[in-house]
Amino acid sequence: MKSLSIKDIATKANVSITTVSFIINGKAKEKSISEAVIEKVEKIIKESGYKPNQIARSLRTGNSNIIGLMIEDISNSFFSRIARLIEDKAYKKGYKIIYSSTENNVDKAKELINMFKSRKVDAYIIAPTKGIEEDINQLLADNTPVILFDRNLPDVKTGYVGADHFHASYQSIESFIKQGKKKIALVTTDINVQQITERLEGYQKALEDHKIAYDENLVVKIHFNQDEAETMAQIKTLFQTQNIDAVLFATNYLAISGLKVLKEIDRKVGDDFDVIAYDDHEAFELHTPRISAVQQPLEEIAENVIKLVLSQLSKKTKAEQLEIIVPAKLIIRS
Amino acid sequence: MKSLSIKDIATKANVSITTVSFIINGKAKEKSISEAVIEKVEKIIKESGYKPNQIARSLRTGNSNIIGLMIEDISNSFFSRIARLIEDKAYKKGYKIIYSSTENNVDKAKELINMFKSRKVDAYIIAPTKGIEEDINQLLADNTPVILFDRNLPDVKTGYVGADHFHASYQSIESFIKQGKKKIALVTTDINVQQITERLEGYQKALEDHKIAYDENLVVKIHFNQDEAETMAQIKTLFQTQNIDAVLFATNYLAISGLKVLKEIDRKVGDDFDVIAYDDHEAFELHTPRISAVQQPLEEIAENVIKLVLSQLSKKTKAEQLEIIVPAKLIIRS
DNA sequence: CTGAAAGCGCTTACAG
DNA sequence: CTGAAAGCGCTTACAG
Repeated sequence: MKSLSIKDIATKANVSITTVSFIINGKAKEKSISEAVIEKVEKIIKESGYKPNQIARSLRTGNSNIIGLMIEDISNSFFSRIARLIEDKAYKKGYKIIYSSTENNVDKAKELINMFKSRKVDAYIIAPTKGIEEDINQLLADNTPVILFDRNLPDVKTGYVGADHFHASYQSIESFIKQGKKKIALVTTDINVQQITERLEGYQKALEDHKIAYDENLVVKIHFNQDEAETMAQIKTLFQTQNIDAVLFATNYLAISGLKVLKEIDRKVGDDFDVIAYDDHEAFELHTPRISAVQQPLEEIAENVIKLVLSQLSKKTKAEQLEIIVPAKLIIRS
Repeated sequence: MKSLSIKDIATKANVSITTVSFIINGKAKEKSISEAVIEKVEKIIKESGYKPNQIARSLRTGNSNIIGLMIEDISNSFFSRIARLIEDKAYKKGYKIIYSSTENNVDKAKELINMFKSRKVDAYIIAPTKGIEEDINQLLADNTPVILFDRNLPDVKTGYVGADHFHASYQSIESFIKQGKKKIALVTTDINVQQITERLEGYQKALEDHKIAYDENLVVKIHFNQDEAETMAQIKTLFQTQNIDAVLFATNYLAISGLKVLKEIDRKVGDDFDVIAYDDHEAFELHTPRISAVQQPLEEIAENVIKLVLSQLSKKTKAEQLEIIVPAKLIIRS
């Protein structure tokens, strides 16, 4: 059963397709179509269940009402929760989302941009990887809205929404220091993106401001895509060779691996050994003892991302560089 | 800067757009285009960075290379992990995914089907809600591939992939009974979908087979979309008014709420009180003591879903009813 | 070996 | 108040 076209509706209603099109697009009044015709056509549309072919519409108008969402990995709860919020807000405005995971891989990211391009998505929401700057600038040069989130790209001048990782990290370390901790470790990843380097900088600055010498042996950079077993081995080495009394994990999955290690080596989180995880996770609230964490305001991030995208979309002008930095919140538990 | 069209390429190469089209679509040989022309055109395409407009292609050919994925909630880790696996596998075959969360709401689900329809998606992968049967059957009647997963719909005859919830639930309860538990509770949700009712049936059958009377006071059905605080209050009531010695949580988020309650009322999971969660979660491995869980084989589910979709897509024939039931695994921890 | 032309289903400037 | 027609960028049956 072929689906109905505007022509079928026009035939049934004994009017031209122009008239039907005007009615569908709410331009009936503006084009002064008579009430009688409007009613007749609307009735037929309703009865027949006709839905305009969006593909044809896109081809003609040049926009698709689709927003391309590129994230690192949809199965990471930070991204899946943001995705859900963005999805909700976008749908309310009539935009659909095509998403894809970049796995933090430049080549895959470039390929995805090409694929989105050939699908004529109206706008892009990207948690970018390094090396994608030029492709994004190309998009911007073509006047396509692009909003970055989670991690900014210094060489890309467009809207950006992200948490203040530097301060949250600084604050976390400071809270350790105030508890009298001296040997504070940082377990982070080796991906070279702003939101990760800022956490390292916050760590360094807090130590410096409190006159604690930076010791590179206390900073472990875990390779991004490796097995959890290997990650756990590296963390275990840190715990067993360095006499640390506190550790900040720069991502929640690293914290989870770290907590598993602690369990394995039977080291308790408590007065003499404290832990903070960057990005909260349900497991931390449940852990015994409960684990402190830095919470990013997901709702606020999603809200601002959509706000920026929609404003770009309506303006049809060149994107302006507008950074929205939302505060992250350190939740002290236990 | 407008993007290039096939016409631009044809002009540059001094050939017709027909020729360019044949070359792009790998039909050059078949249409016996000369080597010289092929090379010339391919060079120009490469140099210019031309990408065919997929929208136009879709309009012409009637297919979009897009698969619509409808799940309950992308922020639920079961779905986000499945989505990631499906995404990976689909991309490898040249299909893109448009996804959307139904929130287990029939009206939203119907709306989404309409939206996917007007976008001419080539196939649907759906974790369905009740009440959507007719819409899906309509799709099938139009020869559009639809594969269901996670929960089956008795009135829909098409491919389905899901775990054997009945057995996993039965097994869980049996393991309690073998430990000598007598008062075994089930905390489940009130959503009326197969994958949830099967868990209840498994619970009932296991009790029956072991001659334990079914006590409806031990079964708590939590309202689907309510606040966690309310959920916790209901679970707390169960724990405090019934003298239970084991509990099966029918979903992982219910288990998490339940564990929070246990923590609050300072009741320990241990020899005299055991817990199993349906669907594993990182928090369970980390919990003290570790929490047993039923694991669904995500990889296997995703693999089979894609296999069914692709086979429907290539056959272009009416979908056959093919149920693939994969076993879920009870992981006993601690 | 290659091309002119129809047509997919819309929107919209133009005409009356 | 309404319609005929061009055109968005492709694919493909047909012709030569």
